[in-house]
Amino acid sequence: MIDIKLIRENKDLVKENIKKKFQDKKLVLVDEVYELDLDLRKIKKEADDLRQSRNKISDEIGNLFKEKKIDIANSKKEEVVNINNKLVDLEKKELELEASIKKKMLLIPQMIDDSVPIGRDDSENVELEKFGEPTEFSYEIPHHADILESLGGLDKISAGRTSGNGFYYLLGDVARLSSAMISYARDYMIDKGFTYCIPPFMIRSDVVDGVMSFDEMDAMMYKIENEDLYLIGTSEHSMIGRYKNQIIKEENLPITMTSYSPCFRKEVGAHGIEERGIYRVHQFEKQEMIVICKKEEEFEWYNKMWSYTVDIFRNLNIPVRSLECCSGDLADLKVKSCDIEAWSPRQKKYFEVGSCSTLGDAQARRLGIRSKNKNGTYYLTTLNNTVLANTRALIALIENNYQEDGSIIIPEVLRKYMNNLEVIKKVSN
RNA sequence: GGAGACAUACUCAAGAGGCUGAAGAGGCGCCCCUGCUAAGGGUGUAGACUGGGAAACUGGUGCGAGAGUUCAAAUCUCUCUGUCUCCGCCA
Repeated sequence: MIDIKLIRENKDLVKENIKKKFQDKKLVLVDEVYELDLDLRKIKKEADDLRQSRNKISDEIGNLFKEKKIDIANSKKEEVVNINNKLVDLEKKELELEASIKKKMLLIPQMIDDSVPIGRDDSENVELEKFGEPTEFSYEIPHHADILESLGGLDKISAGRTSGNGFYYLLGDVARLSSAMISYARDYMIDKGFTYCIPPFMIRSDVVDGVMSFDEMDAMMYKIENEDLYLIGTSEHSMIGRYKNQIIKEENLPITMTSYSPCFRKEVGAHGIEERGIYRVHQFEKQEMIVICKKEEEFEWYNKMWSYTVDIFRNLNIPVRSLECCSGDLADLKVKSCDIEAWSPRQKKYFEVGSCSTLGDAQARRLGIRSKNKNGTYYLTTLNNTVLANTRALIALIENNYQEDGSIIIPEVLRKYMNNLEVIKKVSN
């Protein structure tokens, strides 16, 4: 949600931003909000004046009672009743206008950063930089599902029976490898000074509303029946939600946290779960990082954050690139975002393994995350980035560390989490 | 899950229908002192959200959330949420 003052003072800027995101049908919202806001303020003024006189008269009544002038007091009561009757209508209008403004405001996208490349959709995202040369093999790399199965590490058939499509059993050393990657990612972030956190895996609807847009929520979140609870799609949700309605002392900034959680996603978006393997699933595990800082530090953190992910993947012998999200592909709450993509030697292309975003003050405004200095309170900036998601990282790791005999070399940095195991060997065809 | 207590500003904390936007304190600003060492004394200031105004200033809302009673609610009633204590249950 943007600041409504921006619409009062500079609607053109807001409209220009909408155009940059190719959401022209939302342009009308700006003028609508502008008009509704004018109405609202007019009505508020009227209602406030009435309330003022009500307060005054009520005060007088109190004093009259004290002076035992009961008759005069009783006659004054009628005046207040009259005012209250008038207010009923105005207050109803006020509420309606407020709700209508809020509904529209929630649809108006966050102001994107000037540096964001303009483009319609993900086909116009911009490659920023490559880290490591794409690996080439003299032999074919099988589909990751086949590799995992040949290692005795994946059972989707049973998962289908117990839970349906989009679930999986990870087994043996593959499961251990998955945990090792998460552990390594966690310790890497702790070394960078981030505080480790295991958050709640379910959150209330008010928190959901604060951290994501309606569309996202619909496409992602599982709701618990008969409870006001949702399974988190990422620990970012509980981590940012933790600061809802908090005024954070400046001396405690920036807040830098790394959190672990399972993530649950409906994936009802455009793609659905058609693919084999574990690329797109309903449940995975993720190490996440979040930063809450002052506006001035936004991009310093943004750049640090995505580079941590790059570093971690490089240490797993996985070539990656960073891809900047263009304006049209940027979610409505985001100011700027880039994906980290890993190289797939099988598909000879990059695929997404993480996403780093700054949301500016969008989440902070929705949730009331503020700090305070001598000039008053101000909204903070929230950022989040994937450190490592187990399923995607697993795919990238086994493809890039695949040996001709079907075994997987375990990257050096993970071995201490696997009792110094160096290779995972094939167990079957 | 049962029973009870509580929920006030950045923090602690008074208040028990009108005199309360809310005492007091910490905090914060300035000054003084420095033989008592993450100390003492003085003084000032603010306090959340929002409308109007160039400003001085001024209006409204707001005491966990929502509804209600009343001319008037932090204060009474109901519902919800959370915290703490006890009991039960359990990894």
